[in-house]
Amino acid sequence: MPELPEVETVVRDLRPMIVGRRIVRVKAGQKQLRGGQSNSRARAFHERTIRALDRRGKWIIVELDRGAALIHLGMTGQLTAGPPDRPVEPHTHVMFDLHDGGQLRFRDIRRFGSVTPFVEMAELHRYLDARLGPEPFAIKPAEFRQSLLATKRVLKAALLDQTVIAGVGNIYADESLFVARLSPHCRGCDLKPVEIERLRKAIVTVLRFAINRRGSSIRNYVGGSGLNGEYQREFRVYGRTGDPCPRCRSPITHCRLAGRSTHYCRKCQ
DNA sequence: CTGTAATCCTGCGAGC
DNA sequence: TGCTCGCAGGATTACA
Repeated sequence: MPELPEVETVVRDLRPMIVGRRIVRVKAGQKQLRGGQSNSRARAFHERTIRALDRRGKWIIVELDRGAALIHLGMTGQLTAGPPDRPVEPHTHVMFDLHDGGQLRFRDIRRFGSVTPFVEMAELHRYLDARLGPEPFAIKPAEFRQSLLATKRVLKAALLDQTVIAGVGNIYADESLFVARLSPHCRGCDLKPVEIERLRKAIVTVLRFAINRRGSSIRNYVGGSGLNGEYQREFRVYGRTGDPCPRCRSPITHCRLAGRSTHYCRKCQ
């Protein structure tokens, strides 16, 4: 579900609601999340104060006065804060009571997400750095160019690889390729430098616009305050199979690429 | 190195 | 109406 714009929205929403608060109680369910059972990890957060909230790729870093919680929303994860008396929806796995009366909740229908405690921030950053390449807003044009020219993989596969560029998922890969007028089937090593730079800029443009729309709510996604995203209204190709291409009016094609459903215009990409 | 498929889960819509 | 099937925003692993 959540890609970079959705995770960024969650973090921005939650920051004023939870940073500076002390966790006074943790309630966790019995269900297994990715990487272990939630209740066995809950005690690591008891009586810790939330110092900062950050995003890296699609990961959420809840920095504590000692250590941190690393959260991934998987496909259906929701991290929300609000009053403790709001109804507890099914598949709510962890609830953090905060000292000011607020409550942070982690809910995840499919349980592909994770909540992992780290005692040392250095260890957490080692863990992330092993899995993630540069952030889309920070990657240098030369770095992105070298990375793509070095691979024979198709663009769709390269963009989904988090070590190439962090935070792009299936939706924003398709949308960025459309804006860059590049075929998802094209191999990285076959691109011209100007095309790679066009792609980098397209990714930045698409992600920024999506963040401004609070991400895309197509199934379960909600922001940290429970508010939906609106970018799904702006999709140019994703989920628009058969619709006229916004640029040339020929129908949008659908295929399976890199194991994922892929949408693009045959004529102008 | 690349591509493909399976795995972890639940819910929903399509089609019969 | 009720059933089965395939598919869904992700990450990791195994294998050809």
